[in-house]
Amino acid sequence: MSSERYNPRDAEPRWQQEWEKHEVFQTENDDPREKYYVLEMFPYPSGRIHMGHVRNYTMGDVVARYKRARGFNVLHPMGWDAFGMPAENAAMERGVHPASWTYQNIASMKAQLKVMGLSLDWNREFATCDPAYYQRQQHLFLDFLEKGLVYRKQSKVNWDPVDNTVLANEQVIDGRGWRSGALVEQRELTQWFFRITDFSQELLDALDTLDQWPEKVRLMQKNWIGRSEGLSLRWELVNGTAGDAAELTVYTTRPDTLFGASFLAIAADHPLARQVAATNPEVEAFCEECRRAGTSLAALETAEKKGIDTGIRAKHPLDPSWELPVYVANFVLMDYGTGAIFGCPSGDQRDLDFARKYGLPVVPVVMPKDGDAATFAIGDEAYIGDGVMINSRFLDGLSTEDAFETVASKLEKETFNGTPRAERKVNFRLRDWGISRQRYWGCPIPVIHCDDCGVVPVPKADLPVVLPPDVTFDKPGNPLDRHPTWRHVACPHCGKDARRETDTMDTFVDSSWYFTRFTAPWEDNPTDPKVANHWLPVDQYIGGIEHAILHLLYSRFFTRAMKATGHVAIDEPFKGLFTQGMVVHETYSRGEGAQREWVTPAEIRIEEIDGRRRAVLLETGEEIAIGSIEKMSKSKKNVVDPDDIIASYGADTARFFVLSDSPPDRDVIWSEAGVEGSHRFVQRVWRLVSEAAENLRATEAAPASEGEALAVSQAAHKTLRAVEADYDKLAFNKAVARIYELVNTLAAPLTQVAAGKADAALAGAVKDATTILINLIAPMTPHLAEECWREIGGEGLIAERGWPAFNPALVVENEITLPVQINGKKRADLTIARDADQSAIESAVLALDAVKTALNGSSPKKIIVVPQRIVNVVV
RNA sequence: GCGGGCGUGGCGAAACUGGUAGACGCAAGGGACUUAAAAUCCCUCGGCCUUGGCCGUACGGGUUCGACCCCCGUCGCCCGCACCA
Repeated sequence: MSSERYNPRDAEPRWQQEWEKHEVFQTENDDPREKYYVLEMFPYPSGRIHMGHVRNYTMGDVVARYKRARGFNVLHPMGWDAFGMPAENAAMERGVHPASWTYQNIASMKAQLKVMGLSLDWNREFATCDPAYYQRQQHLFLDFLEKGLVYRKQSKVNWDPVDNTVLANEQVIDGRGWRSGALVEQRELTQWFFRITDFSQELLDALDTLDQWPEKVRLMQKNWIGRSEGLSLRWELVNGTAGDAAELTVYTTRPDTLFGASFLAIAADHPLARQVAATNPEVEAFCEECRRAGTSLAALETAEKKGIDTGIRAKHPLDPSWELPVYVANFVLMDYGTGAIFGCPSGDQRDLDFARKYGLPVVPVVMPKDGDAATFAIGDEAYIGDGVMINSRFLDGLSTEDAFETVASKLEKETFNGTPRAERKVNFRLRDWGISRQRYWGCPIPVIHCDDCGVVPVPKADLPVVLPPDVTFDKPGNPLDRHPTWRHVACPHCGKDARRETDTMDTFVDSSWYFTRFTAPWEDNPTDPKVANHWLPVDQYIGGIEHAILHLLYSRFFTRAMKATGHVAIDEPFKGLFTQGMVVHETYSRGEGAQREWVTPAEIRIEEIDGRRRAVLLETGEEIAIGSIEKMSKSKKNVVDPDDIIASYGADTARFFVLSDSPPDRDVIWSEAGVEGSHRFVQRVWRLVSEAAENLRATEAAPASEGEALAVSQAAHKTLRAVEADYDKLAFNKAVARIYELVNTLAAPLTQVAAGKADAALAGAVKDATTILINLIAPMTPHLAEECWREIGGEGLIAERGWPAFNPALVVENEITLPVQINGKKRADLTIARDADQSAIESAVLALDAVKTALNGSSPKKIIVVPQRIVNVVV
């Protein structure tokens, strides 16, 4: 009888070596079994893995191990999203080269992942900064370029005038550059774009086919694509108010509210605004101010609504005698629609705020169906809903929908200067994807600029265009620009001196096809289409909700673009998507305001005195304030290092904990007590199994059909069925709860077996149940499962064994207990044969004491019998 | 600002398609074992009223025989917003 504690420090490396030796997790592309591709979003090599990674990769690993047991040929690869700004920041701050910084980080993070015991095929590993990877990305770029899916246009960037560098949105803090503190300007640069908008409608329509995606993600993408049906409408400008310009085209989705219009507004970058600004210093100043506001939409829209009158006047399309002012407004975007709107203050909150600020009229034109036209008025809130038209002349009394139709039909038939006054137009909010980055640590864009030949693609034979290693980061700006030789190159066309493109690609490009590359990472071409088409789509993709829009939408576009260029034959890259929640933790701090200092969880101890929790600094005993629970972050110091956890409890405990308690799509709160609970479970399973092991080894597994052993077999097989369903749904927390229940049920019988007090039937049932238990925990705590399996005399590795099948006879009940309600409140239970018919149930219910008392002699109004569920007696 | 989500005991949660609210775990309290501690095992554990009942799923309404679940409104918190990944 063994009673040693389970020692993960000994067991875990041992089983990891065993798996490696047997190449259990290496995947063959030509394996005949049905394929299953499970993938977690690959990490950015920041240096250390964090608990979010542990949770993400554990979930993927459970799916991979479970599906492998279910007989699938599983592909479960891992790689590194290795380009990006942090490497350049490290280079600037510490003088370390981005490449060596990145590869060192990869080495240490890989070591951390290895310790977790993940069932990954490391043979397919790559980093996106490997020239072997980005060479194929350049190949794809050239194919896209040839296909017309890439183009150049002018576009704005955040410009730091002191550092002379382009800033990312996150580097702009309160309108200033994060390092220089200079007021950020916007600059126009010629940049590269992918034509994602060519696919707007298709990307929208295909969302309906993604039935294994969370509804909320599909909705978010739908809103992001933002299809709207509206009217492109031309307004005549009053002669002489706008120089030579005679008209202004606005896009509107609400032509029905035209009689509520009180102003027109144009973007600061609208040609008309520029024209006015040229002669009007005030408008010029305002436009400048708008440009300084930054490129982020959030910044724009949270800013106070402001504008300035351009002096231009426009004639109302339905009443030429009605003149409206044209403003430049900070909330109108040049990229959307036509960069000009008409403002209807009663029907749009922004327009209302704007009108109140500048004293413009507010005429209600839509009121709720049951409203009173005489008294309906707009206060501080616009009425944006549907309803009935008022104050709208010939539209009065129509529904919003009919008014839209009436106005649209009327105006599209009218002409103005010989062409239709208005045109129905489908508009998308989605913009083309700008991929140019004025940075070093990214995939070089493989083109050459020649004075004579223009933009010339780098011939494929010359790929990869490799980043020069000898660069400096002592000053801001793009090191590729100031490299002494790199950008000088002969034009591939005419041979004359020419210049390389020094922009590199957005790192979202790297992550838009890595899942395809994993299917054949050794291929000379970007893909082996046959292999890619076999493995794709990814059956289960798992990652953070923060990627709900950009990464996933870009990948959906990229897959279509790769299809158009013959690299794959599919449209959708991810069949199943799961978005997991974050790992959050309490925060601890001392001091207040600017003096506030954050303290790491490792530096404190939690005490509970008289029901009050307090945190105490280990070193000094000083009391530390317990703050709110927040996403683990370096700045708040509320991080727990997975290495520390694994070192003290082992990987299985860490894995089990991140799957326990919280539903996987919700945040999980990391707590020391919770980890200890998981660790107790690991120890408990080991103790129960190992103590009984000697006797179990000598016993054949045999589910029982009667007596006390039957309950053991029923519990095991029911749990097997339930956990199977939970794993299929990725409901790991529920699987954990079921497994706890099973272990609780098995505790006494296992102890009996250990003491040699079990009869043959019970011993056989316990052996069967224990085997099932080991299979159930194997995906979550694989090392413990192997250790238990060997201990009870199992053959081979659990990681290579098939999933057990539950015995249908053991999971059905012949009798069921129905709750009995009286007037919707539970008052009694009724135990009755499972197949009892309605009348049998009714008479049994009426015979119950509680029901007799409630009825007090009278007969019930109604008896509702929901088969297999509940009975409700209405008295 | 716009878009999306979430809200259930002291805490994390469960509750199938509208059908027993609180499974399972954590924390806490009590007990057993121990010289003692740890570990382990057993019991209690939403609130209020003395047993039986009443109240209770953020808050206020509604639909229903029956609502954590559906509808309307309010409040609070979180995420995304196109150059962070």
